[in-house]
Amino acid sequence: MSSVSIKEVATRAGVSPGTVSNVLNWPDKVAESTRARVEEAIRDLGFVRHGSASSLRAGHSRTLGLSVIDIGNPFFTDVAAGVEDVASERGYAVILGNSSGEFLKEERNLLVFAEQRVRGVLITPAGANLTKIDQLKKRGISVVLVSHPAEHADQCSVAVNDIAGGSLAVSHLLSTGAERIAYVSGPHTIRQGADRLIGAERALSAAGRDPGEALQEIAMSAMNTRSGQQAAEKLISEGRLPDAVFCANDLLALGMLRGLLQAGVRVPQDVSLIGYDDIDFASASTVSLSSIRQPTHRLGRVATELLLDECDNPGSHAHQQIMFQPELVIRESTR
Amino acid sequence: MSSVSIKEVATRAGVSPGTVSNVLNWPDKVAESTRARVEEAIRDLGFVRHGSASSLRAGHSRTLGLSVIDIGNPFFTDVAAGVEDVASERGYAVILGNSSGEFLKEERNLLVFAEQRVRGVLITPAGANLTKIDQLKKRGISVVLVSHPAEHADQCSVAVNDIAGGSLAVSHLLSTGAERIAYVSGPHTIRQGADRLIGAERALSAAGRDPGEALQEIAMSAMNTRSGQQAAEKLISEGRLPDAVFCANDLLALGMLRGLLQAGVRVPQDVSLIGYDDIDFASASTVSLSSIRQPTHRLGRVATELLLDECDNPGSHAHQQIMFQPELVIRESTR
DNA sequence: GCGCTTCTTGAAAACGTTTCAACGACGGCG
DNA sequence: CGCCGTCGTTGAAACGTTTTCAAGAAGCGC
Repeated sequence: MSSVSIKEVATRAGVSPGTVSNVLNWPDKVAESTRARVEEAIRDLGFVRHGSASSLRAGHSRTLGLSVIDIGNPFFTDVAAGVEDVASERGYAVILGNSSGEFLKEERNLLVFAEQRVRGVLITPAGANLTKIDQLKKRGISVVLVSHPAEHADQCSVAVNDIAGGSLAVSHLLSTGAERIAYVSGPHTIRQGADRLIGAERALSAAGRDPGEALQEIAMSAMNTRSGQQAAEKLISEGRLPDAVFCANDLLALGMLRGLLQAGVRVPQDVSLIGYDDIDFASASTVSLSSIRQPTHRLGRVATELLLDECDNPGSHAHQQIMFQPELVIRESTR
Repeated sequence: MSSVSIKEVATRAGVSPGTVSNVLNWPDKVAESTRARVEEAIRDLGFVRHGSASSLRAGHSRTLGLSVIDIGNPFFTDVAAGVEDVASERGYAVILGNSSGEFLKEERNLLVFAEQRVRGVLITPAGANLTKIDQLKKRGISVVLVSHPAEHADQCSVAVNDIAGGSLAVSHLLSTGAERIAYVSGPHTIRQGADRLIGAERALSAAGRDPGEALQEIAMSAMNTRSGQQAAEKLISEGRLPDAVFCANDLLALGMLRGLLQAGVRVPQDVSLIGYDDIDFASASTVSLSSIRQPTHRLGRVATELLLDECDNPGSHAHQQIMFQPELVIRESTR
């Protein structure tokens, strides 16, 4: 019930509170023998440092905020796992916020982060509310954009080239002989979806096709399997099936696959299908899913390393906009 | 950079700091007109309450700790989403810890929670380290067990009857005519796996079979798709295939499915297959997967409600051990 | 043994809130 | 007209750390 304070540890070890604090934070500053005595007292009393008091006085906490668009998407959980790895290696705790793609929830998450005075924030923005992010930075909280290239050089970001990814996907579909392609994405506010579309159109133009003719765009309200299946039903009810479908993420693609197969459409014989992210389940699905692979876990790791570098060396830190390249993974769904 | 304190808000609004605090925490206590003035000052200055200072003084924070076994498992992300829902409704932030099933990581997570002086902890224990949990409770931090029935009445827990689930799965397999059944699980330290095995054995006994004869147990080191596929390879290399496979979770089952199909084993004609959790991907997989459904999201919600009730009404709170019943979902893999 | 340097240690002042006892103003009531 | 609740507000004292600075101890060459 009653928690042990640094003072009680001090009396027990026969030193002053200041010394205990030094043992905790600057162990080198204190003589071997006293340190041992203090550490023993800490163990005996079961003392646990009071994070709030500590960060109040020190002016900064050892927590990071992570705001993602969809915690149900394995892509983001992989990223989160990467973040968590680095954070816990370096003694940071991660506060998780799920925006569900909603502007308001994202804003609320950022408020919570600000209140907690997190050391830094990792965020995959769910909209274009970059002003809120600027406000955070004015408060002295570093921000790294994840899976979203920074627009200015005053900011770190770690992303994967979505335009290239879109091109990769569509070029591949074209190479399998597809003429008419459907592109299934989420809300237009999601930047990833928009960029992948741009890439898709570029690939078509480069192949001498007219994107307006060859590409049918279907925007769903969410990017999960349910929406994917609905998109399939929509395609089928429209009668004229495309030769190939490119889904903006694997959840959509898996739903699409299921929807198509249920309606008796063969994949890839009747329609070929490609997703995006190469989540674990893409290969586990029986008509295994071609996809665009991103270095997901790495994204989280690198973003966190960048963030912590910015926090620890505010002077020498150079902002970086890191852009990974995506990779085409061909499986049965496009063969 | 410089953050605005309550004092500056006070001077600007022409009141004392105490009044500003009242506006923040007990709005009813302060007169309409002053409240408006203070709120305006807050907006003008962009004041954000300092969570650390607040919880230092108040003695409790508005954060919850959540420790899960595998953030990569959709089961846990669903639970986490439920937790997040309730937490953010009530103004709490969630600190996420992933134990990866490792005892040490779990311990470290709990330490972080203790340092942050979280209001309460939600945990799916990765082992039998319930002593650590007792230590937390001695510190005045409430703990609710998730997906793990409490052993004593002095503790809240929310779980789903895993023994019943195991029985459900195996009874169903028997009803499809299976004689020899393989049970694929993770490490023996994971309680869920052990309970599901007990249920499986009970179902066999109830049907007049000898569990020792009819049930082959395969314990993998992890509970993901990769391990599932390895288990399939193991089964196949052993030559004599069982009639049915029961996997302790859907990730294992999906991996198993893929492994079997790759080797030319037909599901369900040659081997029928059932998983556990009924994650979203179970139905999206093409040989759709029979599974045992748990009210996952609900689990998270209820656990969090219980936890917050315990925090807010420490006097009147009655510990509850809630046990949901699982549900059999039959799909193609057992037809 | 004295003065010097080098290490350690201790005392006290923050950090930004919340809380609580006390105070002033305002009416209503006797 | 004075007394007494009530309601709003104030000011100061915590909460448990970290940090700064000065003083004390210990070691060393002269």
